[in-house]
Amino acid sequence: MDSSPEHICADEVTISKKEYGLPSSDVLLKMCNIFKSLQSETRLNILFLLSNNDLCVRELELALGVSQSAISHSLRLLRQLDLVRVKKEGRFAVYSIADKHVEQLINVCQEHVLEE
Amino acid sequence: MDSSPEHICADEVTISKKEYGLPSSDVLLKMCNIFKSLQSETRLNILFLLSNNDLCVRELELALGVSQSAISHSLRLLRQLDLVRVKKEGRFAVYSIADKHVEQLINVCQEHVLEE
DNA sequence: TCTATATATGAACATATATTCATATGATTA
DNA sequence: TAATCATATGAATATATGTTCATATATAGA
Repeated sequence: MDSSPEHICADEVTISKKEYGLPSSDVLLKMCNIFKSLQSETRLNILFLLSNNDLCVRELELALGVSQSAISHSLRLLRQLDLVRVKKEGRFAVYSIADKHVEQLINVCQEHVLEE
Repeated sequence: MDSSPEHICADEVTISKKEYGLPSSDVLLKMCNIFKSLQSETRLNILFLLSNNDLCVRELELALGVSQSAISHSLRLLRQLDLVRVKKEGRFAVYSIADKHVEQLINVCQEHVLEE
């Protein structure tokens, strides 16, 4: 925003978290946890698959070639963060994307990568 | 999508990565790296601060109460992923947000957290 | 009921990550 | 040209994460 050749560095008195309106540490922590959950190739793949179809654990396992246990652990994390939802259908646990935010997150990120 | 009481689980023959149009492993890896970089409270705070003002390292250090070294390491990662940009102004390194995708990512995530 | 299928989860281990510490470089000021 | 300020970075260490292994539970079918 400043195009002058010399930056003016604010001092300690001028700078404080509050002036810049940072989110509360509670919100920040939750955001971290969400991004944490998106940093894994397995979980990212799960979300891509679920954004096309609701799928059960076995189907995710077959599609991704990852062990049932690993898929299940991944789904637990995504569930806890409300990024996916489950409904029990007989012996199957059918998973789906929780809401549009989740799709937006992976779409925006994919755009950023593709537009390099 | 299916509201019948019983899920029909696809078998191995039916399921394949290609049918579901998963992104290439190259793209997926880059996406992981971006989300990885957003999973840290320090880096998330840096991005919130930079989305308001371009700031030098010293200012980020003062605003966040995190060591110069830690800030600098964090900025390197964000730089490498093209989430922030630097311009040298005298002895200062002034950082700014790279593009709108970055702001979209943190905004969408914040919305998701706040709408619980 | 016995067996197979589908899923979940605790524990453990290998790997990855974040911060600190020490130090190096380059720019500014005295 | 010393001394100081601003920044960068390699190494080390403490902590976090992902997967595997073993095992438990619940449903379905024979």
